[in-house]
Amino acid sequence: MRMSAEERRESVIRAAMIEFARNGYRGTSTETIARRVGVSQPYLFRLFPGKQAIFTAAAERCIEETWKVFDEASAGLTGEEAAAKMSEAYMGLVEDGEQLMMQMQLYVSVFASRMAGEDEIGETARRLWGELFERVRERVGGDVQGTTEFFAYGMLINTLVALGFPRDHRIWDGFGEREEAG
Amino acid sequence: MRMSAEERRESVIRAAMIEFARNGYRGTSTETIARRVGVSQPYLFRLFPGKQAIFTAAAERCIEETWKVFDEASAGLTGEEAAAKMSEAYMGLVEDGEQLMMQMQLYVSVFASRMAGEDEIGETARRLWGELFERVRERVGGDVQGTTEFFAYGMLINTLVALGFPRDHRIWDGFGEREEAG
DNA sequence: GGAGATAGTGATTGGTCACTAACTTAGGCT
DNA sequence: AGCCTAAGTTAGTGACCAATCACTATCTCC
Repeated sequence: MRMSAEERRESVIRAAMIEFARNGYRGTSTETIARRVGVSQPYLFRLFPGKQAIFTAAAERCIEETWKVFDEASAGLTGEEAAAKMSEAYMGLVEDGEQLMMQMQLYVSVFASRMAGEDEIGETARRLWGELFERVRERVGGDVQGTTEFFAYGMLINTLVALGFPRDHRIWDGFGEREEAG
Repeated sequence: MRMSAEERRESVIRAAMIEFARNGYRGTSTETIARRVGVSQPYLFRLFPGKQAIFTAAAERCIEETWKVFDEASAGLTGEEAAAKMSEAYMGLVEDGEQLMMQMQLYVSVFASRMAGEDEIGETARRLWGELFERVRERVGGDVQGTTEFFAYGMLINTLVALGFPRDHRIWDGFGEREEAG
């Protein structure tokens, strides 16, 4: 039951990813996160300075995990082969919707923060996203245009999955056999 | 000052698009919308059955306007020419972020609703999105794969703009001179 | 000019939420 | 055993929010 603060923080991040993904920043109460962790709600504020910090931590973790999945899926490969493996892995990652929606929630939160005059989370998000892009680019062999296409199809997948189009819907027909993704 | 109910509803939708885009569904209070319209908060509930209905109306309008912009930009054209004009117009539409973010907010709300067991807004969103796709496809000449690519790049643009990457950032380098978008 | 309809408001309510302060419990170390 | 530190809780606060109800103002047509 009793854990170190560091271990608890880890549990909080995992719980937060689930809840924020499903209900968004404003739609998720700290109470909900605490219940999922199995801890009292005020204790979260000992582990993190505030709700925003929990969200930021969850978002960072989300992007890091995306790279981890890409990395493991394409280890030892390059070029088209690496891209194909990463696409396949991305489809699996995104399937249940949780990872995907945390990503989307980050995007809307970044914009909202910028509108509110702060851009701290935006800077973090751009840095992480840029790093992810560069890592994928290296892995597929340095082609910028190809990497851009990879990410473009990935973002379309995000949208179609978020909207809930079933996989046999004709809107998916335009995806070639290569299953372009990212 | 005094308007017909229909005119007021129109003002409410326009105000709601701005507020929902900036702050999301949960982050926007009916009070905020009412203040922007210049009307008392309870009156919104005479014009719409509830907050959700206002959001849905704003989201529908958002997708409809996207087609309107595509349509006007590519009137009388087909194929690559039409696609290029629509891409250009999309960049303009998305530039200020408002239209873009309303779109994004719709995506996350659809997912959240589905998670909550209802999928009414999801059905509406898929129908509108499907129609938009088909209309674009007709305009560019019936090529499914090309249309898919068009939308893929559009979704990537959404992401990059939402994250706040300035237009001269190298992450935009992979966009060819054709300015693929959608 | 008055009546009926339509546009619009003020007050309120039951509920939720992020965050704080003060307190209690458990484990490691001598 | 006993102490000290870190983990964790209970109780509470001020702010906000969607929705309802009872009410008022204004327009239109006879």
